[in-house]
Amino acid sequence: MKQIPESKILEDFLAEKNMRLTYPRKVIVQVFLQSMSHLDIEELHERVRKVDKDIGLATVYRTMNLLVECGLAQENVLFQDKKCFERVYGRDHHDHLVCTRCRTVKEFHHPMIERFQEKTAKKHEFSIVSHRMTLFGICRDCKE
Amino acid sequence: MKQIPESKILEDFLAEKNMRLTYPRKVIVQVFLQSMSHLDIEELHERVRKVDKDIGLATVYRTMNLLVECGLAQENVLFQDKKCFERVYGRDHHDHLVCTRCRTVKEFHHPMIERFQEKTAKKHEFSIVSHRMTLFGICRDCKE
DNA sequence: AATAAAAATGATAATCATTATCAATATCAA
DNA sequence: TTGATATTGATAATGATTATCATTTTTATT
Ligand SMILES: [Mn+2]
Ligand SMILES: [Mn+2]
Ligand SMILES: [Zn+2]
Ligand SMILES: [Zn+2]
Repeated sequence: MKQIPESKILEDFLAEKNMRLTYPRKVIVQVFLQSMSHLDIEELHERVRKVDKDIGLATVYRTMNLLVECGLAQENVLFQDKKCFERVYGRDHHDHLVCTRCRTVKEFHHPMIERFQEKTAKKHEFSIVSHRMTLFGICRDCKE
Repeated sequence: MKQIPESKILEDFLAEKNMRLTYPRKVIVQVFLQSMSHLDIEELHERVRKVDKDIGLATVYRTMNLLVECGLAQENVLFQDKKCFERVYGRDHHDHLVCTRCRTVKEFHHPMIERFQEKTAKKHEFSIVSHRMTLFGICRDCKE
């Protein structure tokens, strides 16, 4: 099957809701799609302001919420009460290893874990909608 | 090995830090240890006020933080940005199934999942300090 | 191109959970 | 009983996020 490009996803979503693909939104999406890491709103705003320093924080919040709604972004809470965002469209599901010392985030995927999660849900007659699994600890580099 | 009772754990912890086992703290701990579910601060405060309506919210916050420090309580964020607390001392580790409709929380433990988490960490040369896994979805009762 | 309706923006106020502050009170060892 | 010290509750402060609103952009219509 063909992969609809991310830009199209957003366009369609906005059209559907009678919303407009404005210049600030274009900048924010571009910055978000370029970023590889798990960035919080403040970090995104900083990068957005390097393109146009007049774009406000509120618009970054609003736009990131739109990107979550349309399925381009996912929010995670990897550190103390602060959301960070990452691309998810067209990517496989994964979970996170978080170093509490250097704040590095590594991604991993373990099919068996996913399998057993499903099995557990079934046993409890529970329908999983989503799940979050995060392993906190010390990464290799921080162990010296 | 003998199990040191929960009340002793707190006493020792407080003694160690030149802190006092005061009446408000006694009430709060008693209420917490009696409660079976995953209660947030507001809910704990309500129950505490049924014993003594003059005990303040700040003291509940402070005391629950002490209980976490000394290892009697663990905090989880199962719903939108609000911590809830549960007993952990002398209990086995477990993870959570959270129904997003009725907000019921079920506990489960899957040794294989834990095993594979460790394996994953080892592969990444990562030392796990703690982990959080939560499955969100719809429970049996809410499916009718 | 001019116009009018609708949507979006940025500044800022409001919200909500949690923590910090501080004067008044409780605790405890001497 | 006293005096040093820890604790309390009320409340202010904080930090992340959302709501508000006057002004500006965008788009469709003339
Ligand atoms: Mn990720
Ligand atoms: Mn639990
Ligand atoms: Zn590290
Ligand atoms: Zn339910």
